[in-house]
Amino acid sequence: MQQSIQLSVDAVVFGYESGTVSVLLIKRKYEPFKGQWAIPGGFVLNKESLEEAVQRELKEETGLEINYLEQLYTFGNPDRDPRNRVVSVAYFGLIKPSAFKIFASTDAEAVQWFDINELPNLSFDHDSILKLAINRLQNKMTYEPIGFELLDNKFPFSDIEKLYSSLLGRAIDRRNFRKKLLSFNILDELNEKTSKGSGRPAKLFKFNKKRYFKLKEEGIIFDI
Amino acid sequence: MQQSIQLSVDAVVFGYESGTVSVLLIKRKYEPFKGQWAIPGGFVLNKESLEEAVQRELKEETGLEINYLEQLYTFGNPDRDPRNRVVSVAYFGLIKPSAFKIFASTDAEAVQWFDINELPNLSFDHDSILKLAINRLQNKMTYEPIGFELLDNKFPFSDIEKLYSSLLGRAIDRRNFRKKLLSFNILDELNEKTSKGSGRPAKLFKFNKKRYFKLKEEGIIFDI
DNA sequence: TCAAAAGTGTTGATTCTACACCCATGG
DNA sequence: CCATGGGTGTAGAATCAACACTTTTGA
Repeated sequence: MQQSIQLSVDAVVFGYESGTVSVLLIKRKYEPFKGQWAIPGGFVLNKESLEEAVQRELKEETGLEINYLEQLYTFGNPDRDPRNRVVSVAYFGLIKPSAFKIFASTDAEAVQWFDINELPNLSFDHDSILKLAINRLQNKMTYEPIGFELLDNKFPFSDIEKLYSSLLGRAIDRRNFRKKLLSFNILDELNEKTSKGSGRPAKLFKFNKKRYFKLKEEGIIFDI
Repeated sequence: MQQSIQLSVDAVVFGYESGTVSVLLIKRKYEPFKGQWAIPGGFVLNKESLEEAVQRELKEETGLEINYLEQLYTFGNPDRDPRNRVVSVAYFGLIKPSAFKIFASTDAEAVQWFDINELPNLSFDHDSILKLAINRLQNKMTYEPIGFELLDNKFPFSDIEKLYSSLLGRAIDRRNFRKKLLSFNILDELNEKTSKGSGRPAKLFKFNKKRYFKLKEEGIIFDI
């Protein structure tokens, strides 16, 4: 048997910052799809694990170093790459863009965050990968506490609220949401308040990381 | 870049029949792990999709032809195969063993259903694949109607109950379960009863397939 | 004093859980 | 008449969804 299938990995990195959800894309430097936007990714090397590969590729192409990406799905249609047979294992993750510096290198002509409501045309089958990733992210956050590490160390409650309604793409009931979240005991109320901004100053909260990670591991049902 | 990674697929096929949950395994004919049991699977051909590959391999090795397997996870640790680098995309499915004939062929010296509580030693990392598959199956069935096609055309309610408690590996409350299930309106009560067997004869039910598949597609929360 | 955002409770509906006794049949 | 499995209801607890007015601050 002569197999000539190439294996690649792709990283769908979502960014969340003050109410905007975005995805990190690169502009391809080479054919195929030269000049078009794509999800960062590349070929797996012989001796590295898939996780290592996806982290390496992400770093090489965008400068991003993040340490947790979750496997999403493996895309293997024979014609998804116009030249060779390439099967790709897609991963996804969620970060806070401002905490990282991004820069184009190797195969990328440019790197950019795109608002997920204003996406360009994507290369290959990357639109379906992205669609699936969004789906999964939204699904996941309804049963697992997720993404709290995206907020500042101390934050007003409205930040989480915005985070959730942005990622879910729909409004959530402020009172019910607060009640629910507080009942999990993962937020410690501080004695400080927000100082500037119009309107009444808000109490600041902080995560109780221990309990947060415990909940996450237990896979507790969140049910937002 | 010289990539020499081989891509394979594996099929975790669960069987359910009258209270017993089993998995289909093959006995390997060749090295590595010659003579040991393994999950059926094999290399993906250049022109076939992953789904085609997993179906073909399953058929070649076990004689089974089933038309729906769901992607589970992709296993890619560099040392999971002692000889070459092999990345494997695992799938899983659930069938009724008696409705199919199985027989060993190609790479398999034997094919056999194993009760999932009495598993032999498995080749490669197949034990972790299997563990993940069981997990996923159990998880899935709590939020999606699943596996009803495993029952006879007409069946007493206790059959579903047994199906669920076997697959979940725990007892379920008979009354609450019946209430819940009936509330979904996917079961039509017939005017027939079971005839033989000791004890009071049971009413027979039949699926309302339309509604069943609709529910399934909608991904309705099942919450058993 | 106005605008802006924060904070806060209740009620009725629904759903969940736990739990035990009688029924119909065949042997 | 006994053994076997089938069938059924309730009550209290918990959770959910819907909903609007008051408070604090800065401008």
